[in-house]
Amino acid sequence: MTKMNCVSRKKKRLSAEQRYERLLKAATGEFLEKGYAATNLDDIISRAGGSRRSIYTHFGGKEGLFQALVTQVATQILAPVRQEPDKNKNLKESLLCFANRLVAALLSPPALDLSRLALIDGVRFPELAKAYFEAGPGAAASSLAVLFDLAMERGEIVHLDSRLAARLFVGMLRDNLYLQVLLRLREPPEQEEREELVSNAVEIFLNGITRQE
Amino acid sequence: MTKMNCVSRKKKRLSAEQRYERLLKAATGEFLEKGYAATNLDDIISRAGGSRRSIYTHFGGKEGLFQALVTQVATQILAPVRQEPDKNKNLKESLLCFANRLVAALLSPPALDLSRLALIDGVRFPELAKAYFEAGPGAAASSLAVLFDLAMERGEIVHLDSRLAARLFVGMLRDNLYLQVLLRLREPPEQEEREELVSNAVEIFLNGITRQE
DNA sequence: TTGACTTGGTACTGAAGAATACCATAATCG
DNA sequence: CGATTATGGTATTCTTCAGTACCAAGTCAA
Repeated sequence: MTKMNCVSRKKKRLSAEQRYERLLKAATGEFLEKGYAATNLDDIISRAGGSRRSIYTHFGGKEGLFQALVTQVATQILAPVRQEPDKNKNLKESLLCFANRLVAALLSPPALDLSRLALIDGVRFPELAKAYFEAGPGAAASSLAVLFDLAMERGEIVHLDSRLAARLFVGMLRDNLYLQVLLRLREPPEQEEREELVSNAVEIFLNGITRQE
Repeated sequence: MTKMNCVSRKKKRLSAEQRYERLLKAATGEFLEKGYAATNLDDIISRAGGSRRSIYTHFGGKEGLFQALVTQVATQILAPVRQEPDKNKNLKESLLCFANRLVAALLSPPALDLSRLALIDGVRFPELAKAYFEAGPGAAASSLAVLFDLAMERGEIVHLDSRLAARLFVGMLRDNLYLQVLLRLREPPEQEEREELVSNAVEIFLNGITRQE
């Protein structure tokens, strides 16, 4: 009833592509918010407009719809997580910058929703779990490992397993505060608190791996 | 039909308490394995014996059953996580010991199941999320903070926010490897790999906070 | 303009599962 | 031993929701 102008009662129809996009967008919102099982198609319909049929013609069903967006959304939402560290700065500045961006990205509402989705529905859709990890924490750790390798070559830090160190550092940023936010036990921290976390983490970690003369 | 001996067809009945316990135990298994929504009462019944009615008389329904076990199970499963660190050893030994136990506890199958449960159903049952955090990662960080305070008094480590440091260290142990296991992307690591994680984490972190003379 | 095709909206079907009703029987007590 | 109560087992109801069928109304092409 939303789109008819009162007299002529035209029910506007969208093109296949427009409908496809609107469905995908609505579904993304619903699935991210509530997870696969708790989302019902009617809610998606009412957000996207159109009819039940369109879901089946375009995606083949609930599962098809979910899978169509999973990988795409995962890589998209986690794009900020994957930003390459700046190799020109010195290690401390690179680390600080990298960590700040990573923490902000991980604590952003869409990324939090996606993390929950991956944990909740990763059992039913293993590709989701895989896509999430590889597009997010995995990619972040890989970039970081490169940074550590460089610093090692320059003799700034001690010799160590760079991939292991990267894993640990990324984990450290995903600390108990992050866990509390993920569990909805508290609100995401503001800039100030995020920076306190990051500066302390970088301070300790960097001090821990810096070569002592 | 399981419990009758062929001739006299005696259907053994259990006392209220025994039935209560068996239901609780069966429900724990099912809920931990599959989460709240995916668990159905029939499966619990068939594991525990008895009838649907007994669930309603004892617990009032599915929700009642779930809530009856949630807090109890959380504190029980996470008991190993909460072991007090040994304050007589030096800091490095204490940390190593603490971290080894924590990692082993967090990566144990029941704790992994519980973590998933808290993340999945923490939305519907906030007490679960709260109980999980406080009985697990929160408690671990608290113990650790005490250890850091002691070391600070003894001048072994630099002056820092012990609670923040504890948060970070616990997070570091919950690294990408842990995340992969949680997402079921890989099997829990064996002793050897766990020790590699722990020794590196302790090495870096301790080095990062040790007072330099 | 008209007929073929597509899409929107609604109604129906079937399955899953929670909650409830009912009956027969075991346990308990007078 | 018989009456009362509680429990086990089964059948039934009710709700939710994915998937499908169908009709009407819009769109497009000849």
